[in-house]
Amino acid sequence: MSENPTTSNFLRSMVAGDLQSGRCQKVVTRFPPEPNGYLHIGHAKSICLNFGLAQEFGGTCHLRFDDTNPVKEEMEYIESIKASVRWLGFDWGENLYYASDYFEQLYTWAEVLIVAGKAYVDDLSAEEIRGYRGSLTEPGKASPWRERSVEDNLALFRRMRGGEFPDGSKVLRAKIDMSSPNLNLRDPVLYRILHAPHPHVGARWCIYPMYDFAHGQSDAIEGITHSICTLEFEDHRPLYNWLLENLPVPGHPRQYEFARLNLGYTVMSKRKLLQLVKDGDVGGWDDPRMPTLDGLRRRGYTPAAIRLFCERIGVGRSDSWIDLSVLEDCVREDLNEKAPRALAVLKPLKVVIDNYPPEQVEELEVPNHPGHPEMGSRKVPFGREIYIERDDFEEFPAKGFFRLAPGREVRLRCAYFIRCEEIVRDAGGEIVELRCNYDPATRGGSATDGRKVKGTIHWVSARHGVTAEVRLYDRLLTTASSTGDDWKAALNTRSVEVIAAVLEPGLAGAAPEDRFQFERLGYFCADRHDSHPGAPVFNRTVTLRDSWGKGGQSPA
RNA sequence: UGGGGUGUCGCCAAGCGGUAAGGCACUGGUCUCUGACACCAGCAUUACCUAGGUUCGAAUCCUAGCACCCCAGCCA
Repeated sequence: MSENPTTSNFLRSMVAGDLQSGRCQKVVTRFPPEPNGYLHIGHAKSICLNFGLAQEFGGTCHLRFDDTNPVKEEMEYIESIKASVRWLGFDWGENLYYASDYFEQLYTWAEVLIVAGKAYVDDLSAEEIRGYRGSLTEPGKASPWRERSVEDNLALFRRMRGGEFPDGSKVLRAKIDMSSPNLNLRDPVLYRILHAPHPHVGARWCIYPMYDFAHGQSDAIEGITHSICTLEFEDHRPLYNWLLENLPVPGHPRQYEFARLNLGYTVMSKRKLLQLVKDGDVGGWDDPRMPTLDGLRRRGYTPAAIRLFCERIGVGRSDSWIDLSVLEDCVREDLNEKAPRALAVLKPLKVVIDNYPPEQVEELEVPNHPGHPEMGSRKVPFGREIYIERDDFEEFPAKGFFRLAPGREVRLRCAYFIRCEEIVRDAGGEIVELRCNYDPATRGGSATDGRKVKGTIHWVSARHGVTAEVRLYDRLLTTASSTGDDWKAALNTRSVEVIAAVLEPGLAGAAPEDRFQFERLGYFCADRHDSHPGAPVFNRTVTLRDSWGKGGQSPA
């Protein structure tokens, strides 16, 4: 709705410049996930960047699986990734690719390198290779196998492909420079032996290319013009270019790097996310507390909110940590416009309206969205006994509290003014019920005598209300960041609270993923899996801002 | 101690020699049948990591420092 004129960033300028200078006629980007886990909010940044740039400049963006390591990759991940990208709102059209579909071509190029004397088969073990690599300050030294003849290398490499050698016994390495200050250029491994079936191409191969040998060439094959990746690949760029320059590839894409997203109070590495799933700390990859796209979806985040977030945080090259509040504000902004309102009481306190006719029931008209009359209204039943939010009553009201208190009058949203006359307690002294009187002349919520009331609270008819499970989520971690082996020590043990709330009857029919604003409380989404019409289950996406609770976040 | 990067408001982020955009957060206030939303105002006043220098003029150019991040997987 509101226009946040998209500010420029170095990638936009880059593309614009390349188009203008004629370096390329059409921009072609790609989102290249490895199918070894579910996509998370950090990937969303990359997706929005790559698809967004293509969209903005009239180009195309490919979805390409960077599936060069079969031991970590699974079909389940491939499917979830495709679903998440689509859900986020992007379309790769015909451009769905797999690096594994290029294996034959890559193999051919590996032989080209061997023939040119630029690659060799090394018999050193992984540990030996590490030793020979040197250190950050000392140059590496040549492997004793570095000077094998082209014939030997070719024969050996073919036998590697033929399955004659066990895993780890040999690798193919590029012959570049063992004393380069850039470790990536100290004869990087190009192929390793892995007798493992591949989720996409099956059991055809027992040698697999490394990321470095697959990525740039795949970009070249697809005619990618701008290969955008995260900063940690910056040191790989010289290798990326070296391979493209030494191989007969159809074109030379360029690599650009940006800073990955860091979000506070959650974890972003796939390794940690996998650990949470495996250890049962969360219900799965799509647990509403997870920063995965499936998790955010279940939590109630909308694709539009996530896209807005990605646009707002910008793109740069400096390490950055984004406040959770930015993400939260994005959903609020989106849902405030779109989500119909509803009445629900999370922590019920019974109220009996003494002067209301015992058997009377009224259907009161409540707008579905005060800001959007076109969204219509609904009828909500009202009776003598209702539930209000426990927090909306204080026996000894603090200064500035203008909800219900002994002797005070408040408005029940779209219903009547009521005044609290009496507090009812149980044997333990706990307040279990309030006795109130209502003013029949305030039907609908306004007084004919012009009397004003400061507070308006929500309510649900006790007789008609529907009890339902509602899950109140809070941040995953108790600290903004968490590193080291004991990072789990920061896990928030109260990241979810399951309660039995009372909802206005109409909410019983909610379909999975229906979203509502429970007035004065927050945005809630019917759980994608557990909610069914007739037996709703809601997840709290985010609370409403609350300037009374003063800055206080997530009461949980 | 090698190489590659980054340093502009609490958190992001524009800016690319001409006198500090915007968003989030925060603080006041207006409005209000959601203490929500909306709206108004304030929020880096020689200040853009520091110190020098060039210039009529610098966050933007130069020099020297400092801090932080990444790289020694047959992971990506």
